[in-house]
Amino acid sequence: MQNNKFLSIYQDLLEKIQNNTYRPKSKLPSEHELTELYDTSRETARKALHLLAQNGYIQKVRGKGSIVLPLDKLNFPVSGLVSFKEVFQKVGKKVTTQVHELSLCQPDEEIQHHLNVKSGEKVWKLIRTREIDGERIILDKDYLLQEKVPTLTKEVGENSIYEYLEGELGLSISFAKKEITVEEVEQEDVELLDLEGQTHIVVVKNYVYLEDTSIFQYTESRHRLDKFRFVDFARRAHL
Amino acid sequence: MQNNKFLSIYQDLLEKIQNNTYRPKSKLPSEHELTELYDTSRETARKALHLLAQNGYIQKVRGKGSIVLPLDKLNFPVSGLVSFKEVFQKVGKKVTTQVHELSLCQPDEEIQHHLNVKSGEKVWKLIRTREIDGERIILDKDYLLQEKVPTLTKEVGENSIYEYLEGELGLSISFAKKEITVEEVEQEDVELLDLEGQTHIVVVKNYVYLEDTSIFQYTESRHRLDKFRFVDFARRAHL
DNA sequence: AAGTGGTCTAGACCACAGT
DNA sequence: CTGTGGTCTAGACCACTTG
Repeated sequence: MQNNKFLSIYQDLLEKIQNNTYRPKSKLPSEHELTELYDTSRETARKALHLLAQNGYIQKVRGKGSIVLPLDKLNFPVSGLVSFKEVFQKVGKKVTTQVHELSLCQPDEEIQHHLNVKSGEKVWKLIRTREIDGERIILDKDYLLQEKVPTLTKEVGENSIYEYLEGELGLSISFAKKEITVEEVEQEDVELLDLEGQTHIVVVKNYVYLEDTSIFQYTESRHRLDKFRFVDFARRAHL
Repeated sequence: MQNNKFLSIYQDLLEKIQNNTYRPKSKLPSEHELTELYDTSRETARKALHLLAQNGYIQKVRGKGSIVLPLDKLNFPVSGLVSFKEVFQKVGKKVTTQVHELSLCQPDEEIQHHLNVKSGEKVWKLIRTREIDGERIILDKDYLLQEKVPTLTKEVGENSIYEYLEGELGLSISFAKKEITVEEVEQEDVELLDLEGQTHIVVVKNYVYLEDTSIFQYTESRHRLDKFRFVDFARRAHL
């Protein structure tokens, strides 16, 4: 499948952790044993272990071994790029998406600043609401550089926009910056969401960058207060 | 200082990025050049680069090189363990801390569940408010296992609790799980904070684990809506 | 074709935990 | 002392970008 040895070792170990072959609080085979099990070098085995540790599945302890962490019921979004649709679907909620606007436009000053573009360039504007259990909970406002995304359709907006970008267009997203604040509701929120009289709204601003470090998307995701939830898993900073 | 070669290379490169010796959008020396510059092996130089990439300072691109990222004015809290005091101090705000309660108690059922302890064990309870620019903005409720933290004083609570734990007690914090939600205000919030009539509050639940993977602290940090801000920097999941 | 980063190896020495 | 993970090396081959 992959030509990456360390990746396939990682995936094999991960599967065995998830199906309880290796149980929480127990130890993985030692690095020496892993080199024999997978017929590889120690550094390669270590690379797989490093990945497991980074993603929060194990904890390496010097002199002892690699301990499997209790990966709770709560699956933390290690990738900050997981769509909200997926998050809610994972907990078994029915999610429907409604596209309110899809247009190619000249961005206003604020969006120009967020996307770091000159006034000449055009930008896709995509406005969507997410309905969960019959209530319109989330308002997503996406802005994508036309330069990077030549075409965009309503059908794509109704499904996964990332699947389209990465699958069809072959764009490689490399990292994203998120900023979470709480703001007063705007006219648009009131019109498009079921706010139940709430006066504030959680705003998640998302800046998405490609592998060449250029920004190509700015998203503002606005959530009703009582339905918002964000989980973050932070390993100790590697100083 | 350190016996770690890759760490000192990392620190040297980081310093040169921060003082603009290596400028945003420009390229770092190639891995081959770095091995000569620092008289080291390529894998060791790569380790330093890997650290820089992980912490969001550079972006490695195959076939091209390591590009320095524009590290914005916004320094993202790569470590999820940075205290709020530090965050606000960094932007030049005066922060004062007031300790309202410090006691050793039998935790109620909810806290028992969060800390995963039996009903016999005792827990430190520390209630603090943070005052910024003359307003009481944040309510911090800390619960620490007495087993891990035998003594705790009011003075520690008024300063950095982490400095005490890591410095004085030698506890090694390894990772933390954060959960952000918005809840309705409680009686305690109204009494201890300047809420200005707000009905909701941002709640950050923080579960802190030691290197041996045992949990030892649960913190609930309650923020006034209009003063809350959380920044997250997510690299693409390494799958 | 030359230069770049990505992977892999086999071996070495060190620091730490448990006995 | 033995076994564990942490660091480091020197060299190899591959995949990708650029001229």
